[in-house]
Amino acid sequence: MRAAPLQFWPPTGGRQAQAGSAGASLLFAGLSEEQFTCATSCLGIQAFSFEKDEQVLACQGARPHYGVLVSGTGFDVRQHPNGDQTLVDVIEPGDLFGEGWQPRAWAAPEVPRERAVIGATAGTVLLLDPARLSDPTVACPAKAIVHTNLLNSVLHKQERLRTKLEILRHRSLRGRIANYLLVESQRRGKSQFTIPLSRGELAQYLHADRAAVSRELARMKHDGMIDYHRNAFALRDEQAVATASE
Amino acid sequence: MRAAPLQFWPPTGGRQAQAGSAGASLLFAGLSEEQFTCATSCLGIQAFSFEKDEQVLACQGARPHYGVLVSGTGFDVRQHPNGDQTLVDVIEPGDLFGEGWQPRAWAAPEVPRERAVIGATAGTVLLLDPARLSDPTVACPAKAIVHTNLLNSVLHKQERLRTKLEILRHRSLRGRIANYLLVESQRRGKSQFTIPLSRGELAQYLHADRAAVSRELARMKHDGMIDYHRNAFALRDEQAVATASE
DNA sequence: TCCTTCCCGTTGCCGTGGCAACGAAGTTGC
DNA sequence: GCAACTTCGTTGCCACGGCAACGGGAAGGA
Repeated sequence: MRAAPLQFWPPTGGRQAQAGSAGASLLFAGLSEEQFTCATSCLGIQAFSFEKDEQVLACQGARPHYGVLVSGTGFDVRQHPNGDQTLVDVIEPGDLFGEGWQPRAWAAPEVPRERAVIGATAGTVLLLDPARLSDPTVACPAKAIVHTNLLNSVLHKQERLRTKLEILRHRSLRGRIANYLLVESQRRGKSQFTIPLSRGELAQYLHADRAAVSRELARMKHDGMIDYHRNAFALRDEQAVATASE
Repeated sequence: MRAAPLQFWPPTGGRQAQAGSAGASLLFAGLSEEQFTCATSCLGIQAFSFEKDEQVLACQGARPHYGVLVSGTGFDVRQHPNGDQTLVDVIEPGDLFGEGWQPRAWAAPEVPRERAVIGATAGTVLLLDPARLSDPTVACPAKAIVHTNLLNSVLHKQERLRTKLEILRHRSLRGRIANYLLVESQRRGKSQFTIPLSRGELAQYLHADRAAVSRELARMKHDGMIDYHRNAFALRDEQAVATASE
């Protein structure tokens, strides 16, 4: 990961519903360009670029950081000792990540931590030091705003985790897939959309087998519910998809 | 739910690791009794008692509230149109709940919201109004502390959701059960413990069938991994349980 | 005490989906 | 253009677990 030029991140409005869409970051919402520039020095915000499959942030890092994705896509993954990993969440531009990582990693830096954020594509991030944010001696006009935004960002992330739990509640694979496609369609606001996951990654996200996902997708296409090719999906019978996800 | 006498809630230390244990609340950590009393008026903190199966908090409420459980046990549930519900999380004394409920419920108060906190046993709660907390005209010495504590509480809750996702990653029911028992054992700090869930509730938490859970528990007992009777569990072969949860 | 109700254990059935293996198609590098 | 590699689709096998039904035991109320 290499340092990258730091430029003004356009904060738009601050409506939580808009968070996650490209061009908006809930964490820096409501900041003027002047305040943002101030924050970069006061709060030690730095920009970095990363490559695909590169580890963007890990528990084993020198110290915990908050990150905001500027461009590209990231995966919030959990790696297990036996080699396989689960995909907890997809991180898109504007999203916060790395929140809540306790500095317990300090204790055992030699153990490769099981939690990490890796690059799904190449991209850039902003990293900021939570210690600077909670340090009372740091007086910055932007700090209060960022602090409030941070709470909203964390709540937004929690909402995403609850959405994933909602997807995972289905006992049938068809229900999980239908729910995922419905959520993804609503997020994009279209019935035709492309997903940021490959088949194998989708299986990891749905906690299922890749072959089984392919098989069930083929069945759903055969039943006329959906259509797809690679990462491009279309909801043919939206009502049927909604019914399948109960 | 009826109003209940409001008394000083003993805040202990503020170490996140202690949060969730009886007698400590991360949200009010670091407050003196004087500050706590001040906060009750400034932030509009009120105490209520609730009964078993009573709805403690729901999205359809007049306005969003944060809650802290004082005594008893609560369930963070998600109710689905077809009647069944999933158990998202168990709320124990000191835990925050109701965070992040958007006031979108205002828009459609007639629809029974799918998300709620219900009483698993009778108990008491403290409710506070987030609007008062974010209102800049309210000047209270305790506000800053509570605001910081709120962020930590939300992060702590997120950690619990991630733990549940970790339990749910297992494709086999035995893996999920083993992981749950391991987590519960670590939380209690003992290899003998009682769980706050009935069989049916445990099945709802694990996103599985009640009969299947009973069957798999019987197999694990037969294999010498665990022992149990009703809600009382004991890890016989802790190594085997750990292996089953990978 | 008796009755009702709820919760838990058990079991047979069988469908869903995990697993492994293979082939096709797309991608990258030389 | 060819080869090595990766990703996706497909399929057979069969075990795990969902579902339904039943029975027993504990709990609560009259």
